[in-house]
This record gives sequence, structure tokens and C-alpha cells, in this order.
Amino acid sequence: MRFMTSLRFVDAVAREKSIRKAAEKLAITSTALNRRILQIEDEIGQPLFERLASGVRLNTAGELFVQHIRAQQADLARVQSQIADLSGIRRGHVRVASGAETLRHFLPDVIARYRAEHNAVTFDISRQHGEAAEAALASLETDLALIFEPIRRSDFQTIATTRQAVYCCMAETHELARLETIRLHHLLDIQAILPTTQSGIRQLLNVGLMRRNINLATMLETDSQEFTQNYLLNEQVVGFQIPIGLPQDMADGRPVNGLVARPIDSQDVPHGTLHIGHLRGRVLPVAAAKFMDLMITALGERFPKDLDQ
Amino acid sequence: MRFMTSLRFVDAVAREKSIRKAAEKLAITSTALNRRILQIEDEIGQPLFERLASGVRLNTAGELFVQHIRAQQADLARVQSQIADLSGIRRGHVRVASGAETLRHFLPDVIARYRAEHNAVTFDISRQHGEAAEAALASLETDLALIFEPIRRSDFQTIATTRQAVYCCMAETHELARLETIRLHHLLDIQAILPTTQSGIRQLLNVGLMRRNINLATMLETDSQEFTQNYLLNEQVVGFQIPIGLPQDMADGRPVNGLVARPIDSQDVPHGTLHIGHLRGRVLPVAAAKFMDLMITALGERFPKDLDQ
DNA sequence: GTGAAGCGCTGCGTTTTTTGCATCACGTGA
DNA sequence: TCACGTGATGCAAAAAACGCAGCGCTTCAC
Repeated sequence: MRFMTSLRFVDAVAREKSIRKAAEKLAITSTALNRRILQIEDEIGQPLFERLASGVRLNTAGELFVQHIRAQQADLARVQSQIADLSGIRRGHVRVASGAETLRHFLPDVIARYRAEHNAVTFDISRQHGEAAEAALASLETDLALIFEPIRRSDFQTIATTRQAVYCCMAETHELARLETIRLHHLLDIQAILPTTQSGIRQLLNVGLMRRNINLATMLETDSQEFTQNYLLNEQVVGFQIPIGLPQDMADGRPVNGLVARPIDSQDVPHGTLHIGHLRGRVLPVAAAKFMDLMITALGERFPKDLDQ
Repeated sequence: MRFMTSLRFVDAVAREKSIRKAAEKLAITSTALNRRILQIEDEIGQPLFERLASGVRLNTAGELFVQHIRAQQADLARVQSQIADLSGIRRGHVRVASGAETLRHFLPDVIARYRAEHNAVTFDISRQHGEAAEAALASLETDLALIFEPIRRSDFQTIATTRQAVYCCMAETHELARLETIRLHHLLDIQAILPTTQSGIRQLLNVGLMRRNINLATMLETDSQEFTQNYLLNEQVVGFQIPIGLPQDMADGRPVNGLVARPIDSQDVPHGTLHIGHLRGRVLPVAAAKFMDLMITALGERFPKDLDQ
């Protein structure tokens, strides 16, 4: 897109905070890039960047302008997607930001299913906890977000939600595995792996733990689901997860690969809400909109009772 | 704005429906313009125009793309306005579409008041009846609209309204001038000048006339307020107007330049609503937003009881 | 205190892109 | 049928963008 070059360049310089560094990334010389920036500043009528000894930084005008550029790029992507769609090509690119919960089973399944029909569509999946995901939506770095508790910004538009209980995961040989439902007092003196504090699961757990004044024997804190799952096989500790992050069988109470999951009583730890949504007021590219539809369908199949649209 | 040139060119061709005509307006040769169009179509990956023997016409993809271009231009204007605003220059351009009612006194007064503070702000005032004004908002050809009855499109966002009774205007020597309030039956066999059918005033009048089955002796139909006002001095006929289209004194019942205005009883002709608003979801340029604020303030001063925000 | 390194900026010759002229092929309407 | 107006194209000139070398400046390490 030739008519976007200058704007892309400004965006790149804003990101790199340096003309020379941005020039390198863009595969041109710093002098050419410098002159493009100067020219645009001239056309705007005032500087967009502050010049520091260490590089450049956006000033207020620049912030406004770069925001415009990003919005423009996002809208162009939408238009291209729509144009491709009406010629039947079904090309496109979808960017999703999500917490770790959905990355293991849900998103891979849904994307595979989507690409089975539209294999010219490509994806960016960025793992980000709720607050960062919302910021990524706002700066148009992503199209869709899946956020498990809580929603902080009013410019997040929820399209569908599903309620999720918090589950304990453990080896099937663990002493708690024989229980159908876990109460928090069962966890007294039990070794546990906790998600990090940004995680929605952790925040729900905190609600219960604070209320009942229970201290877990937290042996480890991690934001890695893979680590947790694998570690549970090695030691008699419990981890925490929500159903969407578990294989269907495991969520149904059956053991999978030596692990089992048991729900925590909702009197102790409240259910949380998984939100699927996008930036309020944004018109999504066709591919992203259709992918969101499919996600909601898949959620409805998996959690028929708990889906709200 | 060099980086907008190609897009402006596409927009121009779309408007002119001819490359050669557009080239003339843009003061370049048709061959240069033609090649820019071809290049953009190449970058998009498919044609935006149908080639006819008589010129070109947007195809579906082109419609989408031109819509994007216009949105982009409008957003750029907004950003420029904001940037100018934060440097204290207060430059800007405001485009208003309005029915004829406000063009005589209200808009001139408000604009004069606005430019007293921000004399670097320029204006485009286009006189358009409601439906056309709403279309102009939607195609981003205008920023603000003042519409007197009715609002047809859901993408019109009303910011403030004021209720307006319909008044009869006439020479102070007219037989009806001695009445304080006009009833429709007074108008039987009275010679009248009516606004055209697109006008909100006309539509309100029709409601009353239909209900009471009264036929006016319509001597003339016009969309020109100036004509009506001037003609009333020459012959014993009545015209119709709403208070915002009258000088304050006249709306208060006092004669001005030999003319008087008398309200029609609201039992006969319902009050109408004057809407001030913009396209839903649009972020207005600073200048336009501030001008709208001032319009609403002015409305509040003039009609303190009837303003809704 | 001093020198090296990194930054944005600028003069100048070169390369790339854009433009304008002349012209073609094609459809339309008198 | 033929003149007219349309968009497209080959080619040379004009214009814009680019890369190189180097300037002035600040920062940071020694």
C-alpha cells in the first residue's frame, strides 16, 4: 500500500522511539526516513516528535496523530477484508489477545475449525492478561480479546460471556481426588501452585481465601499453565483452572493423563465470567467478525447452559 | 497533505464519475490520474471502478473503499483540529447543514459570536432540508445538522432539541394581525404562502389541515424564506415560520419592519422539534464540537423553557 | 576532562517515481 | 458511418525520494 508508506513510517518511529532504529527495521536509510518525518511534520504544521539526545519521543500532537494512523490502518484492514470477502477469496488476518486459560484447548480447537473452512485466513494470538488485553484492543493492536475476570475499561464491548467455576487440578492419586467438590477448608495445609495475581482465577480465589481467612501453602506462583499441569504429575500439589482450560473429559470429572479436576464449591469461591469482545465502536474486519461468531458458537456447544450473548 | 493525495484522487474520480473530468478539477493530466487509479487498484488487488464508455463508476469494492477514504479524511480533519487546538491556534473548519429556518437570524448570530472568539475558524453552511442534511452527515460531507422535524435515520444523534410552535407571519395591517393566537379556521379563504413539502413546518401544518379538513388558499409555494418575508409586505397574505426564524421582537409579538407574527394554537397545529446533532459514533473536530456547544447555549438563552439536552 | 558513540539533521549526486505528450483502441450517438 | 469522448499505454522529461558523507550536539564511560 504505497499511500500508507509515510504513515507506516511515522508509526514505526513512534514505536522504536528512534529514527535510526526504525529506519533499520524498515530497510531504508535514516536520512530518507528522517526527511519523511520532517515533511509530514511540515504538512501538519507542527512537530510530532520531541528530539532527545537518545532518539525521539511523541509529543501530544504526535500521540493524537499516531492514534489516527492506527485507527486508519485498522479500518483499512477491515475494508480490505470486506473487499476480499465479496470476491469470495476469504482472505484475512485475525488478531486475538487472550489470557492463558483458553490457549491450551479452546483457541487451538476453534482456530483449526475456522481454518478448515477459510484456510487463507491467518492469525496472531498474543497471550496477555486482562488489563493488557484491553489496552491492546484500545490501541488497535488486536481485534478480539478473551478476558476472564474482570473487565476494567468501559470501551471493552462484551459480545458473549460464559460463567466458569474454579477447579482444582491434581494427580489422580492426590488425597483430594476422591472428593466430588472441594471446599476451601480442604485446602488447609495443602501444597498449591497459584496463578499470578493478574490472573482472573487468582483474583476469584483471593475473594474466597480472604472471606474465610484461609492461607494456602503456596509453594509456587506461575503464569504458565504448561508448567502447572506438568508439575502436578511430579508432586502431590494442587493447581487451579477453569473448565475452558481443561479437556472436556477432565472438566467432566474423568482422569486424563493421570490428572483429575474437581470444582470448588461456589459458596467458597464465586464463579467467574469469561468475556469475549472487542473495542467498543469498532467495525471488525470480516474475518475477525466471523471468527468471533465461531468462537461464540463453540462456547455455546461446550457450555450450553452458561453462555450469554 | 502529500500522503493523502492518492486517496483524494480516488475520491475525486468517484465524485466526477470520469477520470478526465476529475483530472481537470485536480489540475493534472488524465494520464497521471489514470495511472494513480490503476496503481491503487493494483495494490488493493482488484478494480474499484467499472469502466464505461461514458466514464467510470464505483463497483462494490470501490464503494467500500471510498467510504473508508471519506471516514479517513473526516478523522484526519478531527485530528488536525485537535492538534491546532492544543497549540492554542484554534484553527479549524466547521460544516453545518441546516434547513432554511435558522439561516436568517440564528446561525448568523451564533457564528458571529463564535468567530468573535475564534476568528481563524471557517465555516461551510449548506442549506438542506432534513433528509438531505441527514444524508450529508452520513457521507461525512458535513459535521453538524440542524433539522426541524422529522428525524428519519437512526444514525442521527440528537444532542439538543427545542420545541417550536408554528407562527403565521403577515403585514401588521393584515386582518389577522389583531388576533393574539391564530386558529386554523381563521385561515379559511386566507391567501397563504406555504413552504415546500420537504419542510418540517409544512409537514406540521399538514397534520392540522388534514385533521380539521381545511384547505388553504395556497397562492404560492416556495422554499425561500426571503421571498416569503418580502412578499408579505406587498399583499395581504400570510406566511409561516417558527420562532427561531424570526427576530426576537417579532417572536414576542411586536411588529418588525411592518411585519408581525402570531402563533397558531397548538390544538390545531402541533409544536415541532428542532434537532441539533451529528452522525452517531462520530468524534467531531474540536472546532465543530465547540461550535455545537455554543449553538446549544444560544438556544438555551433564546428558548430557556423549551431546550432539552 | 576527554574521547567515543549515538543521535537527528543537511548538501549533493544518483536513482526511482511521477508526470505530460502523443497516440491507440473502443464504445456511443448523431 | 463517422465524429466524439472515454480509458489505456509508450516514451521522454520533470520531480521526488534516496543513499552517502559529514556536521553539530548530547550522553556516557573511563
